[in-house]
Amino acid sequence: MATIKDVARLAGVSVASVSRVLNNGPKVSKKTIENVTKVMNDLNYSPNANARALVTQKSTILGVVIPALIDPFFASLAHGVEQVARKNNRQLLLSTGLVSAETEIQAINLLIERRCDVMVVHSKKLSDHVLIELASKVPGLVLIDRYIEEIAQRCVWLDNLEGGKIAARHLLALNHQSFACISSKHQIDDPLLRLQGFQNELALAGADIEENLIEYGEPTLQGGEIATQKLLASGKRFSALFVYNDAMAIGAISTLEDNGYKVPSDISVLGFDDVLLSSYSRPKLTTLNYPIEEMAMQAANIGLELIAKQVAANNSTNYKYIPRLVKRESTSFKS
Amino acid sequence: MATIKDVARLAGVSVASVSRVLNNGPKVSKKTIENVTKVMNDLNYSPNANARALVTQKSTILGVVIPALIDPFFASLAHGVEQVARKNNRQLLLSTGLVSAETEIQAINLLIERRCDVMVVHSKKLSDHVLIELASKVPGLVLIDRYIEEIAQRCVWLDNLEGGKIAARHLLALNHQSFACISSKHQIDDPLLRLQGFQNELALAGADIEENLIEYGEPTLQGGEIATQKLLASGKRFSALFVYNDAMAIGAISTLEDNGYKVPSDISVLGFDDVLLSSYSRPKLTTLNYPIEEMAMQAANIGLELIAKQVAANNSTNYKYIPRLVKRESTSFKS
DNA sequence: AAACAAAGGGTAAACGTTTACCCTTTTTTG
DNA sequence: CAAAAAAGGGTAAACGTTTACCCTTTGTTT
Repeated sequence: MATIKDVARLAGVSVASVSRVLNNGPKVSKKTIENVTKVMNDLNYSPNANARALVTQKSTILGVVIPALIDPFFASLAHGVEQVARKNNRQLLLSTGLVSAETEIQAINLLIERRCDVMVVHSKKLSDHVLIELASKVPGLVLIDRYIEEIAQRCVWLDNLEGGKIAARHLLALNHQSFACISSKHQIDDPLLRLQGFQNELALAGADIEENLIEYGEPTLQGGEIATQKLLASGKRFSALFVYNDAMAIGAISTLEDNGYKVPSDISVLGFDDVLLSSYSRPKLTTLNYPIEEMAMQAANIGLELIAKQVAANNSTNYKYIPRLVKRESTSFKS
Repeated sequence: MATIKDVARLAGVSVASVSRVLNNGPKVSKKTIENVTKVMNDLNYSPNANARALVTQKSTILGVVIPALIDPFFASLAHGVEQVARKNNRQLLLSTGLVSAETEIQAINLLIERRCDVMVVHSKKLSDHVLIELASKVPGLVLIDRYIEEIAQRCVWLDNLEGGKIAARHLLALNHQSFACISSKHQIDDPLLRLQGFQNELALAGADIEENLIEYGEPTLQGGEIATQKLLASGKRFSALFVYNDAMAIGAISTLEDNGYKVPSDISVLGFDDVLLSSYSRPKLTTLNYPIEEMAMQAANIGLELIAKQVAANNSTNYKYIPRLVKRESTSFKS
């Protein structure tokens, strides 16, 4: 592959001049520009980004660490980051963290080896301590879906507790009095907070969830189906069901209808996330919108600003997002 | 950030020895390994991947060019490539091609500048000519969802024509006699081939699609809804509907049911792609499985093999995939 | 016409690695 | 015990760029 030296030789100029043409630098005449440009085309020259990165000590990539792309939620996250990357002439370098603390740190380290200076990191397994240390090392590191007080200005997160409250208020406003809940059995904060917010708000209204009407399952369609079967098997009645995420909610609706319950006339079902598929289900799912794409864009922009030093490190801005209720067809007034 | 020289100095050895430790090279004693490793940890040393790439002339990234991540189809594609990348200690570098020939070539060029030697490219806009030339320059370039005779051994593609035929055979076998079709208005081969295969097979059985019962729309849920409205507005009757993709098919079902038709008892609806959401809809969608993730893995592996020279360039293997019918609930026997 | 500024362009060091080649010390072999 | 081989490790060139610094030519000012 042709190098800058080849171009310089054939064009009869120094490598410095070629470099200047390449970077629209000063001190180069129109004639030289034309001449060099022609030779570049003839040789099909392509500058080596690795060599550039090495000498300039600058990166043109934007890193993103997520468990995997297959989940639409994370695909949306990556998509958000990607849009910001493109707008800033950077490319997305994806590092998958999967499930364990060890693989998460590996994913981040790979990005650091590339000298990636801006990265949006989704980490659930690494400890606060480790992340704080990492953040001190990588100036453009921003955490998404996580809040750590010590580096609050570099955390973009959703208020899950408030989400649970909004869910409860919606169902209470629809006159419901008997509630069930399907949560996730994954060991992370999100399901706990959503459930807690939901229960707190119910308590305020003098309501609660009966025993046996909280089930935990895998956060998938099947997980939702199984959890719903257990709920029905309890024999207890409920008119409103708050589900951890949309996939589970759709599974729940499916099982409810298979058992002769109409949604929403018999039972209202409320999801969480508002991923693509929620408007594809029938009935269309009422859910809480998790603006992950917007949050991801925000996170990427913060990272970019951090390394451009446009943001004071002790900035007190708070990047907390509140989920928004999206009323569709799976919840209705309880008469 | 600490460099290999810093490590060498502090460990009292040459950079060569440090490098050997780093790469598990020969000619280094146990004592040196321990010593150097300790210093590396103390300094929090992280080797510079750009410098490495420059000197070794090897890449540790795997490129993928797709329009955007937001479409679950492309997210699955990227996920497939990512799995292969990880297994081969490479990282995914994403370059988005979006919509035009110009942006597609830009996306590929960015990968080339990084000296990415293996890439899975989804290009619909670039000409055969350009892609053939590109392939000759980048030994590990593999095309996905596209077939070009001259570089057939580097194309992983789906037989859309056959897909259309399979669709027709399924509906004919269910005793249907009156057909409608919703296609995509995008200017690419896929919708044309699916429709043509469908019609060819109908013709073989002495059937056809009546005038006004082929509609074209945007390949989205809304596009499917609008196209279905037009179909119904024609006043013509049909008992089987073949739709370009699953999103449109779900839109179609929605509109059909809103107009009092039961799916599948009144009208059978058949989708295409089998993306995640097809099993989330109610009724669950009968569709043709497009094994994009598997195909993407295959493509990535071919790219890897190509640069390892394990594959003869004139290999006559054919990487054609045939979609597989997935029977769920949206099609049924016409009595 | 002298003095100087501006414009254009060249030289070479630097970025952080890997690795071929060389040298020294230790171990093995007969 | 001499000779040879093996083991351990150092030196320096190379990878492909960018850019500070310097030099020459041309144009401008007085």
